[in-house]
Amino acid sequence: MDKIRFRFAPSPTGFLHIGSLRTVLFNYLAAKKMGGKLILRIEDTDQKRKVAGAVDSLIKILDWLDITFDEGPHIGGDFGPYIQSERKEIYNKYIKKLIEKGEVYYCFCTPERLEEMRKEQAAKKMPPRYDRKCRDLSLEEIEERIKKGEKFVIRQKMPLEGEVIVKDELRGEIKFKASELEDHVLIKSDGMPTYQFANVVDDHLMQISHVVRGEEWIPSLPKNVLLYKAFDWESPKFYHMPLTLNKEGGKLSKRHNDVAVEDYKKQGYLPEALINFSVLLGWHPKDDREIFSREELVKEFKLEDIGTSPAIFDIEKLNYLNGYYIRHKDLDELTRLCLPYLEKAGFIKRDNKEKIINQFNSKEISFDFIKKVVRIEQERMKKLSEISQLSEFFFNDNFDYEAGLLVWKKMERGDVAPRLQKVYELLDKIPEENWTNDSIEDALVSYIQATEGRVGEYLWPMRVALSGRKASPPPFDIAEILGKKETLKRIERAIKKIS
RNA sequence: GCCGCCAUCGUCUAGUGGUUAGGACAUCAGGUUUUCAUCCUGAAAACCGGGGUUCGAUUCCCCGUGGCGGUGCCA
Repeated sequence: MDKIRFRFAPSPTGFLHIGSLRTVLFNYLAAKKMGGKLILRIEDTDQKRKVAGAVDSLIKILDWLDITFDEGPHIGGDFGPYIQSERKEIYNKYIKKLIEKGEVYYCFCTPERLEEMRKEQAAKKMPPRYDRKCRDLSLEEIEERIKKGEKFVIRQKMPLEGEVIVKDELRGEIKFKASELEDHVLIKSDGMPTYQFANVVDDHLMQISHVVRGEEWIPSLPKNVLLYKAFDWESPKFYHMPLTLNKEGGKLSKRHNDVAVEDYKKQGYLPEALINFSVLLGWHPKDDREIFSREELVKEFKLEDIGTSPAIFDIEKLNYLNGYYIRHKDLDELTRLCLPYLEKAGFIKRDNKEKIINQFNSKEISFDFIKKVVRIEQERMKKLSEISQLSEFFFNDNFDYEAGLLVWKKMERGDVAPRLQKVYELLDKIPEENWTNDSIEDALVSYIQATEGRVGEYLWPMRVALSGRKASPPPFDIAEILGKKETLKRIERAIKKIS
């Protein structure tokens, strides 16, 4: 086993869990870094839990994250099929080998009996464990019961005594007492393998060299290792990543948190931010940098540098990172990303010819107009979805605000109207073709300086007149985008309001 | 209950047998000639507890405590 092969093996639940994102990511980065391959395998051996379309949506979101595979159900490969439910014959073939070797046995115990047994064990304060009733059935009895049509499962024979020492590459050796291990089920009564069996068979057959998975799998490591031994197979190296917890230190669950990467996408988190955030949970480079491009990550990532203590998912840091990536995003691209949010908010409508209509006044607006809006709100956005709340006044002139908001904190209410009147006059003198951010600022500031006035007395009321808000981008920027006519109209309205 | 993993600022983390225990997010204060945001500067903020080992432990060992995970014909 000299080739380097990693795998991501999710069960198709219909969405990509935010914790799984880190698992794929670490597998992906390690594979890239080490020049190995990354395989996608779908673990759908639980027929009861099947979700329609789950594989497609999984691949779609991974694609959005730009996490790509070398082999998988969507692209094929030399070790397929890559969906476990399509590998039933393979498991059958391999369980037969184990039967021949005497490593496993048929068990006819019914779920009812098992439940009762566990109840009794619990009552006696004993750990719940299969009592190995069927471990030593005679060949004749087995044949007879199968012939009679009795349902059965196949269990692995665990060592009765001694200890099993396994190795996690991050933590070192971990010891388990054999007596703690259960003769667990390998093949279910519906003929499907359990995770424990399919996982080992597939990892071996697909020549996986490194298994990077969540820490919740450590308890089954001895079972896995024993299975490899039963087959006489070499086992891969195991890396168990620490779990991600929610703010309260509990499990990141669907009930209380957004757990699907799709949810974050919907809110307007960028893949770069999600990835940068995820990678920092349990990994860090040798120096103090925290912002990484994909190339840098591939270059710097080392499996050995993964930590072992659990991490809490802190949305504040994600928000910061997302804001950072939004600020550094190409403007055209960012604008395109914002369009769906403006559309969803009901500000604009796009027809199929890329025509954009302002929904408030039914007039056509240009992509360029929206681009300007996005440009000045760019530094204020933490998520793409915030663009609508931040920019409504650019699209809708029918907003209302308290007249008192026009009053700057260091001025008298009675001074507002005259100041706005002056602003109006100054702006009115600027010719349409000269209507730019700079010339507007020029006209106003030079006047204010010449008269030794305070800028706030002019700019605060002007800004509120244009935006109706106590917080917004600077008035010159808004005025330029709004255009001369609309700007003057809004100032006029404010003057009436405060007079 | 039993088994296992883990333990540095509120959070993500760096680090070492002797350090002023470093960085980032968040928080607070100040600055960037209107507000918000951005940006800059600064502040406050941590080695879970008890035993060892050692001249000396945050660091190594043991115990305890706490958190989490596992204990399924789920994965």
